[in-house]
Amino acid sequence: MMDVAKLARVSPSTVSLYLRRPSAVSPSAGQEIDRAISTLGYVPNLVAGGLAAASSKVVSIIVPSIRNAFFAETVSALQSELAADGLQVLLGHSEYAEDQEEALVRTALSWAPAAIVLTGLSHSAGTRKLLQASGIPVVEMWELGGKPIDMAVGFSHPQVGATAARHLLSKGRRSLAFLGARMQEDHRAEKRASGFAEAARAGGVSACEVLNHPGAATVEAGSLLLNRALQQVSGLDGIACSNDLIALGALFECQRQGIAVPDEIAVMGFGDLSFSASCIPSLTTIRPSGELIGKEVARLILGSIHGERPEGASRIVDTGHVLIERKSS
Amino acid sequence: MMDVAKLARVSPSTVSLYLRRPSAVSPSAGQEIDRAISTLGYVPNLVAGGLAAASSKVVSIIVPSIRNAFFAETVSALQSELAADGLQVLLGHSEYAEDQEEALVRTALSWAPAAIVLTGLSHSAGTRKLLQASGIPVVEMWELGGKPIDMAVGFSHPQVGATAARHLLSKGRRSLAFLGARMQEDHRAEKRASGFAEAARAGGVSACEVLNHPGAATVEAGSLLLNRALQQVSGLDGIACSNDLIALGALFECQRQGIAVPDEIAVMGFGDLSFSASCIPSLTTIRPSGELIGKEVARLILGSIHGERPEGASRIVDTGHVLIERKSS
DNA sequence: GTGAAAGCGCTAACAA
DNA sequence: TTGTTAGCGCTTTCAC
Repeated sequence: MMDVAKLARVSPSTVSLYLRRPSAVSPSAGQEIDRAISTLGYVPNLVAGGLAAASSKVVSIIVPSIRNAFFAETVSALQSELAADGLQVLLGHSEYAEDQEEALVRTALSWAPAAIVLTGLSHSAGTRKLLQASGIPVVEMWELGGKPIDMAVGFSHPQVGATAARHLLSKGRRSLAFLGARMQEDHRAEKRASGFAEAARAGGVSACEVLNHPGAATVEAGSLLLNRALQQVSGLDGIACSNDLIALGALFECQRQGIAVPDEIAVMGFGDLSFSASCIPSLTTIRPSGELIGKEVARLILGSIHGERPEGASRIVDTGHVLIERKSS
Repeated sequence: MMDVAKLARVSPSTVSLYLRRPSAVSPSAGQEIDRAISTLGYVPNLVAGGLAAASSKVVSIIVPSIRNAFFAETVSALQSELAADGLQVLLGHSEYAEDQEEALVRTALSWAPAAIVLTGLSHSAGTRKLLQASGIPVVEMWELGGKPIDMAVGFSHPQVGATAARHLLSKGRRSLAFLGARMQEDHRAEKRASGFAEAARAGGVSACEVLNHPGAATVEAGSLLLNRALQQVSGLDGIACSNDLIALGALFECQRQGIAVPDEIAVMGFGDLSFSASCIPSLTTIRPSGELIGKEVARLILGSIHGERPEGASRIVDTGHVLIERKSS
């Protein structure tokens, strides 16, 4: 920066100012600086900038797994929005483990990030304490219904489960099953399941089983779970899945066993993944809109950084969910 | 760090040394420091550390899109391996655009990262110059067959295409089509296509068309592409797809139109995604192992940082590809 | 094995 | 609108 300043015949602080607020510098000086930057090939050192400013142009995002299409969609949208404002994304995977999340939060804080984004509302006491003490803007995403540390963007998972149950009830289904995966760790999936069971019981079903596959939510898990459901629920005529991949596996398994969907069993998923509109039969599902979540998280973060921090009710954004009715139900 | 030093009754430099090389400090001093750290809840400032050390504990990863399951798998594996060594991942999306990639590289360099990971071997001249001038370890991944900037981990895409063509030929198929998406931007998919076409012609096929869908590689694109292939290739009896999602769409479309797979048309994909073993019929595909790529990239990076930088042939790692034969062919 | 001292490259008062 | 000045919190020689 000193070299740039020397070549442009201004002081380093003018260069610094120009880089951060170009309008605060006279146009002629700005042009000189621009020229000097490009002839020297100057690349600013954001590490030094972060140290001096006591806050770096980085946003730390912690998700359970980037291999999950939901979070990939959100991170992708978030990254695009933040990059437009010169913010970088520091990514971490908690693998659904609170202690791992706490370790990631600790490292994240060492970067003095402009904001921290976490997934869900369940965190260790240590994580909460670290974040509250830091004073850094925190956004919890993909879940609503508890008390957020700072801000939250998402939707109610029990309500998603209830929507699924009511849809199956409206189709005259009375022997239901909820097929979920990794629910011992994935609290949000577990909440969809309990919301489903509650609404199903309130609707007076004759049977409602919640089945869990301890491994990841995959197509194969869906096949396994459908078979277990057939064994455990007599007269099974409706299933809801915690993820479209599981629903797809269930559809395949029905096809293999000659079970007509939706005539014998109605199937619905969650996520509205890319294949859900095109599979056979097309899949009724609930769309949470990971992209919208990403955009809203970005909006809250940019608001916190630039203008004033959002206050009161505006610190919680409900992105809702949408039932997409297709042929599988 | 000064507070920790005061409480532990040592100098700040001893604390710093202990944090980086515990064995260089006497056990008694180490214990005192540990105690002081936990009573004070000290979190090191990596920004300051990065500035002083002129290199930060960050690895910048630039992929075309994290929503692509291939890259999600690699980034996931890579981040786990790096996190075990205290390295953070800075993520960027190029969206298959070289100028966007260059902008990301420029920002990445401002963080003085310990290493930079790029996708593929095609980059703008500016990107190459920036990286070469930086002296930072660079790993290009998911492609082999050109001259890497520094190190590379991946496989040959034309060879993948050739494997697909030979497989279909071995099944007696002679009217072939390659279904790809976004090939105007995704050079690797385009190379799989050209490798396929070349090997098909060398095998004496009667027809071989390469069809491109300009949008993303999705199930829906697969359905559209299959229909176009049916129109353009008379007697079509074998198709290879640049991605398992496209292949799944083709399978669905065949089912819709009553085309028997593999009897009338053999279908194969690329990627071995989670549904490929479970769909109907199960999908013959080629597995590139994104996870292995991630692990090998991590190995090269950790080698460059700790020990000496890999030299000569060991700077290029071929992770190969594996044909997974299933029922769709 | 430990400590003193000199920065790393920038930002942000504040003064001019 | 521009420049001067004093750090930001750590690492890294180099003595001791």
